[in-house]
Amino acid sequence: MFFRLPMSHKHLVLGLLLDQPMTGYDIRKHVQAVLSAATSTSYGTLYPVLHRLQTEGCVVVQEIPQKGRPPKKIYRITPLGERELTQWLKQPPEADKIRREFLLKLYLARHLPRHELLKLLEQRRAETLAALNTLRTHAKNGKHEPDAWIMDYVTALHKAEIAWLDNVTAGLAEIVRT
Amino acid sequence: MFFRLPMSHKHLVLGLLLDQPMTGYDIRKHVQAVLSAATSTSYGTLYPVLHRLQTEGCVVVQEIPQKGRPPKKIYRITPLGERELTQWLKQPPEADKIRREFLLKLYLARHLPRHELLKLLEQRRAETLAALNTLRTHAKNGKHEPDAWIMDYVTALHKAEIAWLDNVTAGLAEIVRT
DNA sequence: TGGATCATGTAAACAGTTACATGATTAC
DNA sequence: GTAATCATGTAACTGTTTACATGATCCA
Repeated sequence: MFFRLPMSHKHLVLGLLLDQPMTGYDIRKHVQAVLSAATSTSYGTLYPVLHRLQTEGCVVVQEIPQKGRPPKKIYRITPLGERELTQWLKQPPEADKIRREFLLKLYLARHLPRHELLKLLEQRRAETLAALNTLRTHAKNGKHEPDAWIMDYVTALHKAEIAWLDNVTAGLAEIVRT
Repeated sequence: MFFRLPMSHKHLVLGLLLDQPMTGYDIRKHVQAVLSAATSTSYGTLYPVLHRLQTEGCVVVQEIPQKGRPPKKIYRITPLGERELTQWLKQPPEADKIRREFLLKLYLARHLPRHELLKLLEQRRAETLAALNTLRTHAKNGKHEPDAWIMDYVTALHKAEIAWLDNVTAGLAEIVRT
């Protein structure tokens, strides 16, 4: 029942539980809200990881019955879990793992008519700009430092990407004119 | 023998073969050299994908015997493969999939002594700067447009990240002084 | 002399997503 | 009234890495 489980989100979970006790549902929301630039999660990984951490003694559970819903399971980190987390935090981080289908298509899209290429660039620009505006909206919520760090990080990358997109697009226009 | 194969690299392979016939080995090298900002590959995925594309009729193979080595298998894209590629290129790209363990550790590392936090930031800065310098060295090799696009992209992101890292580090110094 | 490169491939382990199942409550 | 949110969980599928197997040639 607890074998063959992916444990890559183990430390993510422990780290968030150190701030405050949470349910699996809470953890997922939190990751989506403030850590989507770092990682993503789905219940399919999250719940099994929580079960596993429990059997390992890294977390304990408190069940709260609810009407019309599955009982809420509030997870809390244990001293063992804290040691495990600290150990991990001290190791140098792994290299980023990145899959950018957009960039791949751009690279291959020279085989496509120019208008398809431009469409690709324009759509990416629109999406990036939209993300930037969403960030600006939520900027006021940036209460504590780490949240602000990540928001600034994403903002900086998005801005750099928009500048680059404009450059590439301008370059394409040049070629047409020549 | 050909079931249950991951095919996510199908179009990557077809796209590269459109430029020129290549072996699996060549494809891997090319991806590492110019497309590492977009995706990564390993032989464990690449070879099975090539076999599968062959049975689908998207590529054909020419075997070239060699002394002391497995015969070189040069893959060529077929008209069917070209159609498949073009179809795919016209679809809007999927969202980026990103895993940045560094960013996650930074977020969680507020539970660590400040010197650990600074070490994390400094190491990231050093790595990013090193990557930037490597890019600068290979800049002259930027022959055709798409290669240059990707190099510029990575350069822009790295520069933005270094500026951000310096900012975060400066902010930490502020707090100590206050 | 020793390490990188060339060149293929498979099997097993690991990781992660998606679809499914259930069903009340809350907000518009 | 309908869509989103709350809240758990499993099974099947898809995807990816790592280790293994083989072994010559090229470069410092």
